[in-house]
Amino acid sequence: MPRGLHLLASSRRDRCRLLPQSNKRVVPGATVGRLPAYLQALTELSEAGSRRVASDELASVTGVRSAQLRKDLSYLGTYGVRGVGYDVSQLIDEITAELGLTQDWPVIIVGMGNMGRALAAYGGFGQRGFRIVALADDDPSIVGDVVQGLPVCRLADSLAANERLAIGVITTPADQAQQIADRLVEHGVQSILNFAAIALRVPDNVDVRRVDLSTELQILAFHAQRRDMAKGREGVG
Amino acid sequence: MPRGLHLLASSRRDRCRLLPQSNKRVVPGATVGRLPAYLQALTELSEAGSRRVASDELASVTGVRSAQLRKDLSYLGTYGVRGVGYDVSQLIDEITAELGLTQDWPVIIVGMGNMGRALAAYGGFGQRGFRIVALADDDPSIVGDVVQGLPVCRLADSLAANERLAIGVITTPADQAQQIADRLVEHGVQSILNFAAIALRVPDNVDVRRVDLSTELQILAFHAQRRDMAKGREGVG
DNA sequence: TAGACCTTGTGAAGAAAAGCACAAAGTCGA
DNA sequence: TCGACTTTGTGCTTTTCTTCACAAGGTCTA
Ligand SMILES: NC(=O)c1ccc[n+]([C@@H]2O[C@H](COP(=O)([O-])OP(=O)(O)OC[C@H]3O[C@@H](n4cnc5c(N)ncnc54)[C@H](O)[C@@H]3O)[C@@H](O)[C@H]2O)c1
Ligand SMILES: NC(=O)c1ccc[n+]([C@@H]2O[C@H](COP(=O)([O-])OP(=O)(O)OC[C@H]3O[C@@H](n4cnc5c(N)ncnc54)[C@H](O)[C@@H]3O)[C@@H](O)[C@H]2O)c1
Repeated sequence: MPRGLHLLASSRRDRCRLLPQSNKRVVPGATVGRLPAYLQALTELSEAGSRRVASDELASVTGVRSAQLRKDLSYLGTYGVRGVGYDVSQLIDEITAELGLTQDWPVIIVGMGNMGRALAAYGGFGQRGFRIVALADDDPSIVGDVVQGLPVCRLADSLAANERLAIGVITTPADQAQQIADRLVEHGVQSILNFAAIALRVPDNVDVRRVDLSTELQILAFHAQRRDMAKGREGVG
Repeated sequence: MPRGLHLLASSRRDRCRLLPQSNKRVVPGATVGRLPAYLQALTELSEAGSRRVASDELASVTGVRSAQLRKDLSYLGTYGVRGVGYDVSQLIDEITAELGLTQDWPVIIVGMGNMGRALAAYGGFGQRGFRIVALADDDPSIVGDVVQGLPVCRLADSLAANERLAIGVITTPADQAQQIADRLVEHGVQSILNFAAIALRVPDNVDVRRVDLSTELQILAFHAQRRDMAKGREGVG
């Protein structure tokens, strides 16, 4: 089986080409990355009672340029009305469908330490089709705990009890992450969200995204240092 | 004060231009985003006893192409030796300096719920110059708790007690995030890591990065759906 | 019904990032 | 010392992403 390497959270090469037979357009990876933000803003607008929204407004709320927003939406098809804007609920439906959020995505979290428990407690998971169906840990003193109504099991038992698992979330120490990923993949999991600071090797047909606190902080530090240098130079020069 | 809007975690426009007087090169934003990964791989190599590493090897470990790795490193200056590779510890020093990790970055975490506590417990923070110096929360039943050796204070008290705060981490509910960001900014914080699902409005001189679980899951779902569609079509056609 | 007025959708241009391929520059053994 | 061999650094090409700017297409008022 061919194996790719997935280290960086936002792979730039994830352009999404639908099958040629399909008349749907290619949706660029960069666009896919922004759709969730649009969706969220639209949901808030909808709850606030808005029925329509113009690209300028939605763009402003989500922090992108209006031209970019329009181009992004244009990949989903043409749903705006010139002179008026977009129908909020129609756009919600459209993005929801495009992202696959009408489907049911059973999620397993492996590693019920601090992070795993925080994720399990996070309500936002439950919305949008994501459903936590299993919690796994290896530590005998943790196995058997009930977290958010779900029992913590050993990974093997969790897998045995859940034939279909769409998404695996890994929140174990980094040195365990690879073997856990291997077991998830073997069980048919094709989407992995990895919190451990390690590059997972998985087959090409498996999608890994990484969330790395440390990376985010370091990027912030880089910019902060640059600001400081600029300021120092300014003061001197 | 001019205000920008920062919604997406990885703003594509964050190219980093050093001052003209400086002879250092411009480091593209995409490169900055990969440096932490290189640094981590190098640290592991160093701990494993490697003194030198070739671009092919380091690229393979971090999941990028070797040409890209070399180009990335070339922005830091020329530190490789042709025919041999790179000196591991020298490269570590170089990247560390470039990212500003030789400096001290005092961090405050605001919102000591599940996520905030998980972050406070996360050891990886302490390395690399990041130092958690304050924990803040509003809930009277939480204020006064000692988490990881630090007392939880009200935000106002935390700010009063810490004149210099370089990085603010926001782990409160989304509806509180903006006002907390405002207070952090007012106190001089110029780097914010936002876990709340909301686009923060901050002045141009403030850098916001967002970590959003929900976004990551939705991107995974998009790709998973695409895979399923491809498979379904394959089976049918 | 007509014309003023909006806002979309998009072609084209521009900018950024990725990838290729090879000359340059070093090592190392004999 | 020399020549075979290795790996870097980078100019150039290709691809991807963003931004511009405006015609097209629709609304709304009178
Ligand atoms: N906590 C954070 O804020 C944070 C932030 C960034 C990254 N991370 C990363 O996330 C991961 C988890 O962090 P944490 O703070 O929750 O750690 P933790 O030590 O609290 O939890 C890890 C859990 O994984 C379990 N585990 C270990 N090996 C296992 C295995 N083979 N199978 C199943 N379970 C296993 C342990 O029993 C433990 O409960 C780490 O890799 C860490 O680097 C954490
Ligand atoms: N927990 C997760 O896994 C997770 C994942 C993704 C996103 N998030 C986001 O991170 C944030 C925190 O999540 P959580 O699960 O830790 O929530 P939580 O409810 O457990 O914690 C929030 C904490 O913030 C405190 N708080 C509220 N208002 C405050 C204020 N004005 N000043 C200071 N403190 C205040 C509360 O007292 C509470 O302790 C939320 O916005 C959530 O959407 C969490």
